[in-house]
Amino acid sequence: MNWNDERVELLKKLWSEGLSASQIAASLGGVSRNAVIGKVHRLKLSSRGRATAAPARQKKAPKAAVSAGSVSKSAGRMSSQTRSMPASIGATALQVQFDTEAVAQTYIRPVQNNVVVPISRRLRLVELTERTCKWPNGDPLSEDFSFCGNESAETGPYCKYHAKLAFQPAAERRRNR
DNA sequence: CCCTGATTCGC
DNA sequence: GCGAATCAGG
Repeated sequence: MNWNDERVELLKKLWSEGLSASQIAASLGGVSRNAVIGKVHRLKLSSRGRATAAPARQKKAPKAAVSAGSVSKSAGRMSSQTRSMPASIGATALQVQFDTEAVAQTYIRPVQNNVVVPISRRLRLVELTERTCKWPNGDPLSEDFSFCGNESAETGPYCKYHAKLAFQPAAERRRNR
């Protein structure tokens, strides 16, 4: 993916609107959040408001080049992250409305069948990750549409609560119907 | 652990 | 110029 004017423009727009690098990366598609951040820096349009304070970045430990040595991986805390964003979302023709105000809001639904419905994070499609609940709220065609976005688990695409709704036992489903 | 942005540096 | 790896902080 290369940075044509269109993509750069969108990048600038989203960045100025306060979206996070990962969100922008997801929106653009085909790039990592690092790529976005790197681009942002090169464009010299860094700080916007205050995301993460920029105290005073200091040098980092030089990375020892491994050529013929027998340096082994440290047994330390280098966490292994198998990160991977959606990578391919059909956002090409999708005109997403960026209502920054409404994005991070949460709301509470009273009850449903005597059970409290968890607070939804109301995430947009591009904000879903491998471990956010993908239970849809509302009409996908509506501006109001959102995803639950809570936990998720390695056991499935939904949070604990929605998993129960989704994978309801046949017997119980029949009864509730 | 999840996430954020910031920086470095090999390509 | 690009962006993965890394760092630092919440």
